[in-house]
Parts: sequence; C-alpha cells; structure tokens
Amino acid sequence: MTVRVRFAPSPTGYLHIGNARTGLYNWLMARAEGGVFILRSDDTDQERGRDEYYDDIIDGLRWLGLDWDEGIEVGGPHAPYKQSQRLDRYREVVTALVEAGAAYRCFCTPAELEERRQVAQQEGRPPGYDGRCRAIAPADSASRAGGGEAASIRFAIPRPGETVFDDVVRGEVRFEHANVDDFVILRSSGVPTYHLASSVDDVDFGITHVVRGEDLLSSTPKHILLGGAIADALGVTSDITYAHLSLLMGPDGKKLSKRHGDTSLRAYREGGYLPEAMVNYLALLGWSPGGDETVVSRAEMVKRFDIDDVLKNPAIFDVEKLEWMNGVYIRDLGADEFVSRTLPLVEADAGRALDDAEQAAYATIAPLVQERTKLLTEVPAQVRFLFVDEVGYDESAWDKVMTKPEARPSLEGALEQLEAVSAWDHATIETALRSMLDELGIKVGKGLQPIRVAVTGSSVSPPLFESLAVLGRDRALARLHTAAGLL
RNA sequence: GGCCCCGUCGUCUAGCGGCCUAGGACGCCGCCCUCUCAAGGCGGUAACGCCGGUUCAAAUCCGGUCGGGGCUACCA
Repeated sequence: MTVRVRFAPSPTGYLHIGNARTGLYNWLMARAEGGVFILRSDDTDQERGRDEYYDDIIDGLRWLGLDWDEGIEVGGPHAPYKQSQRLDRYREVVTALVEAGAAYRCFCTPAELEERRQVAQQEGRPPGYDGRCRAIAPADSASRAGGGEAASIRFAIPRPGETVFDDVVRGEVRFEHANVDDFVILRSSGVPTYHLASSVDDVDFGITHVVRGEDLLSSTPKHILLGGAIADALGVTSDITYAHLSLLMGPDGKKLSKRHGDTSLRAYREGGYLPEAMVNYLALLGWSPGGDETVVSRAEMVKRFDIDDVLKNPAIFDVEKLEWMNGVYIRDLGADEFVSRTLPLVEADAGRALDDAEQAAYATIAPLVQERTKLLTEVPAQVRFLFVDEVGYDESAWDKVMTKPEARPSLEGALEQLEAVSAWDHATIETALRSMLDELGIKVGKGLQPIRVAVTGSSVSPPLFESLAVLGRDRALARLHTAAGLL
C-alpha cells in the first residue's frame, strides 16, 4: 500500500520552525517511501485563523522546497483540502455518528462546564467532562434539540476500556479510557472541532501514517477511537500508523517559543539563511543519517531517511550550529548563484539599483565576500564601501587604527605610491604597497590597517588589494586624501 | 495534582551486550596559515543523571529514583 502522509498546520500563526520540521519529516517520509505528501489546512478555528498565516505557511514550505502532491493550492482527488470548505461533510459524519450511538448531544453550557471543572480540580478529580449528558435517552435528546436547545456533540468514549497503539517513534503507548473524557466533536455553533475534522479527513483521504508533534500524543487515543467509529459509521476501513515527533526546545530546555528569539521560519528566511541549510539543520534535529556525517544533501536524505530511525528525545534548537551550517552552504554556492542571491540585498542596502559597471564590480569582489559570510544579510555591509560616495568611518575602528604612529606614514606612502602606479589591478597595487611598507619599515599587518579604514571605513573588509582594485583609482586616492587630512 | 513522553560532551548526535581507555559535528580554548575578518589545517576541553538488578560482560536489557517536557478547552 502506498504511503499517504499529510502535513496539516493550522493557520493561526506564522509557520513555526518546529512545525516546519514536522512538515519536513512528513515530506522526507513520503519521498523516501515513494509515497504521497498531502498538504491540508486545518482551519477550523475561526477565531484565530488568518489568511496572512495561511499564505505564510505555503510560502515557507515552497521556500524550503517541500513540494506536495495533493492539497491546498495544487488540488487532488479529495479536494478541497481546506477544512473550512468541508463543513457540510463533517456535519454529515457527525449525524451518522450520533445515529450510530457513537456520539451524543451535550446540553451543558460553557459556564456550567467551567464551574464543574473548577470544583473537580479542587477536589482532586480529573477536570475533564463528567459525561452527564451521555445518560440522556436518545429520544429525549432529539426532542430537546428539536425544541431549539443549544447542544454540542460529544464523542462517547467506550468505557471501560484501554487504547494501546504502537507509535513508530515511541513504541507501545497505552491510555486507560478512564483518563480520556468525552470530548466535543461539534461545537454548538455547528463548527466541528479539530479532533473531528482531522479524523474525518484522515479517513476520507486514506491517510496511512500520521507524523506529528508530541503535543498531540495524548490526543491520539481520541483520534484512534474516533477514526474507528467514523470508518464504521461510513462502512470503510482505515488503518493509521502514528509517529509522534519530539518537540523542539529553546536553549533553556523549555518548549521553543518567542522568548527564545525567532521561532517563525520567515524570520530565518529574512535573516539570511539558505533553505538548503535550514532543511539540513532541521532534518538533523532528531534524525541522523548514521555515521559521522553532518552536511547531507537533500537527495542523500531522501535516500537514507527512515521514520523508524527518528529519535524520541527532544532537541534543542541551536542557532549557532545553524549559522555555521549556513556558512557551509553559502560557501558551496556557485559564484554566479551567490551573486544573484545577494545582489538584491546589496541594492536594497544601497537604496538604488546598481548600474552595469557596479554590478561587474560586485561580481568581482563577491567570491571574496562569499568565503567570509555566514548569513546573506551580512553581505551588504561588507561591500557598502563600493557603492557610497563617502564612507562613514566606524568610530572604534578609527580610534583604534588612525591614532597609531604608522597611520600617517602609511597613508601618505600609499598615496604617493598609488598615484605613481601605471596600472590599476590588485597585483600592481599589492606590489606597490608592500614595497612601500617595506621601505618604511612598517609591518604589513600594521601598515595596511590605516589604508583599510581610509578606504572602507572599517577595520574589517574583504582583502584590501582587491578592494582597492575594484573601487577604482580615483575613488581610492580620494579616500586616502580625505582620511590623511583628518589625522 | 492526574495522565503520558523523554534522559550519551554546554548543544546536535554515533552507539542497537563485548569492537567504548565512548566516535563525529557545533561551540569554546590553543597553535599554524594570514593584509583585517573569515575560511582552512593541527591539537585540546567536555558526556553515558543517580541507585539497584539481569549477565562472564551494560551507555546498550529490567526496575526504581531524580530531573526535564507535553497534555489536561465547545484551541490546534
């Protein structure tokens, strides 16, 4: 049987990196098994759901390169894949469930439920629903409903009983039904809850494996029982295997949240991370290709991924390692690719489009910048000196470098040598400057810094000779003049 | 509180009863290279939470304990 997995986020927030990892594992499993990856939108929460979030989820998955075979936007045999468009189907299934005696109307009001919950908690009893409306005779229930009394529909958990299942990553997990309450499947508003919509869809869509976060582990007996009842009521079969992924934690070991920094995938995308690096890093949080490899291509992952190998212990999201890995992927980019991915950032920083000559200048210096960047967003600052009329001096760089005794002789010597030089390329510049410093008895490391600050405004820059070459003679000399005049 | 899950260097992990004086990667420290910063090379730091048990032998199996996490809604 072909594997059919689904990723079913709720559009109640920007795509979270933990969720992105869940999506990735689903995708990896589908691709590794030659299965089908389905993207569904679990948007039954009308209060919190927003189109902006829905779009963000799609953008995020596409950015990561996690293509789906069926689902929202792309359609498929079970369309629509948006739960908010399947409301009638859910009500129909609920009706069948009530008729089959698997679910019942609950006339308790929210206020009553809240009050009883408080009391139960104080008395040390389970706070879940006590099941009192389950005792109402079907005929009475129907007539009360017919009389217009508001009711929600609850699923009748078989009692007594126990649900035992074999979770792919956790092994055998068991829940006594005494600890599972009769949960609401249809709100009194007529809108289904997540549990119902998700279970109906999993049956309707022929899902074979549910791979999701551990936060849903304790809801699993509900889903197994509900799913079974749905399949029975509908006269179909459904056999779903569950795999619960551990959660992503923050540096303090608590569930990853806002206070740990950025948790939305978009923040990383905007922060200069490459999707390839993100995918590689996320995949390794809870899974290993075995052996000593850390940098693993997407194709290699697909080849080696096995949901059975996924680790059950939670992983802490470590931005530093992600950053290192991003650097690895950036260095691995082709020169042209690096330029095309960063040019927009450089232009945005400059506040204008670069003309052809400037683009050529950028392309020349880019490989040297590429070697020393971990985040695409760091690039503009490194080449800004090429695209501004006047460099702004970094205050601490100036104080540190320009107050040294070698600053004046170095700048003046450079001016003298570079004005006389016959060609303007980095080799010529290098020869001229090195011999100048040699004659003055100034160490290269010391002597080049004032020139660097004069030309780039910073004590940190791409290699100096190349920088000077790309800057052009006129601008280079002008900057040396300006700086020398400020000493 | 109740139910459930988890436990190898600071972090991600390899390990699936003897190959382990526990391997790799990030980080950190030192050295080398070097025009700055990176990158790179070399070396170093650092872990099987604890207690019992099973076994000739345990990081690997079992129990307990401690610690961490999740759930406990007419949210998902």
